[in-house]
Amino acid sequence: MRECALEPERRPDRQKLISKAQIRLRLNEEQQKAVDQVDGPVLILAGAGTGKTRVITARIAHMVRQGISPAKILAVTFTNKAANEMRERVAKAIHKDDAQEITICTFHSLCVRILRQSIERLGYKRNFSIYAGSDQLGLVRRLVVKKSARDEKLDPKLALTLISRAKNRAIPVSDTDDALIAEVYRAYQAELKTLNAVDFDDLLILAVRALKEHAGVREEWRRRFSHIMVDEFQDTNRLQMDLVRLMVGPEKNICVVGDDDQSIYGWRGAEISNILEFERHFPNPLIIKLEQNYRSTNPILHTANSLIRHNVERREKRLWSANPGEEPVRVVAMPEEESEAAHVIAEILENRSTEGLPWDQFAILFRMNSQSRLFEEQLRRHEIPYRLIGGQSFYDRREVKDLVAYLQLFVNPADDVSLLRIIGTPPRGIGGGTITLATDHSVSSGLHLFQALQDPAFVAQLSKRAAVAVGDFTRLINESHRQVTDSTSGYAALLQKVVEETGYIEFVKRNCKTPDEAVSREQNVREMMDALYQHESRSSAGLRGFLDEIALMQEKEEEEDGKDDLQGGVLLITLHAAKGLEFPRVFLVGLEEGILPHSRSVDEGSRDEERRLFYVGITRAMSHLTLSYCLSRKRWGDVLPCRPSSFLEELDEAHLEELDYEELCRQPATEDLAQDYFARMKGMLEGVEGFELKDEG
DNA sequence: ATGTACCTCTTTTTT
DNA sequence: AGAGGTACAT
Repeated sequence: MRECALEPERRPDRQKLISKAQIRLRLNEEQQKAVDQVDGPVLILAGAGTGKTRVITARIAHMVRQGISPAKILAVTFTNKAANEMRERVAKAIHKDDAQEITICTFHSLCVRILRQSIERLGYKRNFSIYAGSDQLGLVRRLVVKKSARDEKLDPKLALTLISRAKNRAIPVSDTDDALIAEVYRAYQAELKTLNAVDFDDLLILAVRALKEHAGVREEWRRRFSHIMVDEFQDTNRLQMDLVRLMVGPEKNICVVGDDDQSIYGWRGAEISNILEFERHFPNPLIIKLEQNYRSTNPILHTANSLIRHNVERREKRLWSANPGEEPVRVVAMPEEESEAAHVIAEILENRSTEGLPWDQFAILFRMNSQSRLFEEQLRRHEIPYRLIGGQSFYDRREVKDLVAYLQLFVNPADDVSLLRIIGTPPRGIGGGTITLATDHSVSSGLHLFQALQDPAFVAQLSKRAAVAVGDFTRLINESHRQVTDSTSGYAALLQKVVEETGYIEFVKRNCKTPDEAVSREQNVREMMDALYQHESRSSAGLRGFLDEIALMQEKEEEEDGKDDLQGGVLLITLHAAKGLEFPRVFLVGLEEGILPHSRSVDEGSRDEERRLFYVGITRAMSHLTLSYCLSRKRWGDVLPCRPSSFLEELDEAHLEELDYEELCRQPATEDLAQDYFARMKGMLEGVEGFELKDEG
């Protein structure tokens, strides 16, 4: 449909319609070439919106029709979201049974599969835990405190970043410049090993090692897949490239898809050279450039092109669109963040009432998660359903993490971090003193904590009362561990029993400040139990599988505030998470110097990557795009002035329409909003000293 | 052992 | 402004 730009604005193109239609759509010449070439190395350089997903889907369908066994096809993505979406699209294109046999997964989950099978050859136990997020950070924090001298200060977050960077580049410990970091690094690795745990980086490192060092493992995985595809190849790092090279068999049936202009994960070690020097690893590939954009109108595309032109090191591309479009790209200046949010919401409401657009046609894009809050508040106030992607995950909430820690411990009692998390949650008569003793004993004896707790030499140090409490606790874990090991089912009921017996829910509720909070926390516990029961009835992967899944799922289930779930809602999403998605109407907000480009990026000299991020944001929009920024913003409590992003000056003005709030006030969108709007605006103007009405040229 | 009061730091981006 | 952590009191 979108290909023949003949009936543009009037029909609200629902994404469902699109994806169905896309599969049948004729492919353009280049796309067809990419689909037809099933064997040998293929490099597809796919500009934004050039039908990349369509090509991948069609290519997979084509392979299956050619008689390639679906079980031998592997498609690798970066995010779960991308994997799910691809799975859905493929399922619509080919027979359902065939679709189910195809392996579509993220790099990390692929590694988990490899490791669950062969990690023992690397000296780890098969039931290893995966540490991520706050667990990982907590571990590093502990080590930093332990290792650093009195006056040394090391931010654990920074330490973790540096460690991760070193691991990804395979830099040995001693090469790291800072002695403290080197020590923390060493201790961190040792600690993970004794915890029988790995982090995200280890997943890749160890999987690569397993394939590299063990011919048997390598052969097996090569035999398993005859054709491999990798999406978003510009985001691969060294290890991921190694993994791909090891997995690809001698026939070299490897197809990668990517766009250097959308490389936005340099900070995570992504190497653009992987895509730029693809030929070095896989000689004589078929190289295909996709340059016809089917997503955006010309004004949007033109604006995007005018921006990305400012990047120096890039492969020249000429993206073009057959869709003329009528709407210019709007640039809106707002006095402060609240009015920015109010404006976006007013626009959405107006669009909705005049054109009858469903909520899910709109997306609000921002640089950082923290920017979403204001929008959430106002959407909620106007009872607009919305979905928030990213941010704090369901599995990051305290009570959910507690329960996961219990489960983790059932599977892997050596997991000291989980043990420490729940040994006093809920309180069971084991307090700080006892825990310190146990930790000391574990250090001096070399046992992990759970063993230390059961060591008679340790128990002898305790008061009678403490000894009883510890005994009860170790009995609980031992019994649970045995149950989980003996049987692959019944783990949901087990957790429920433990929750009831320990009085966990009462404990959580007791610690809530408001009744509202108590309700929501209890709700979280119930949801967690539901998820567990569902997993048990649906999946054969067992408790270990459940834990793997949630460890790899940094993805948030969506927070809905609407009545009709069918419609979804307005999407709130970071620029990073929005890559690969498209929306009819996009609001790109907070375009201020310091936010986009982010000040930290400017310090680190990665302005170009920030520019690509902006480019990614612009190219998400199909028909309408609004860019907005504020002239002042609250930061840590007080109001600070801000300057529009320097990137805005780089945009060609040919298709821009600049508005300031004065104009917008003159034509308020809806009555009630307008009232809010004026009131706030006035207060604002009186409150801010030296505030200027003029917006920049 | 548990609860309260104050103090700190916060804002990249994600598997 | 708010959350989360530490220190101190109960």
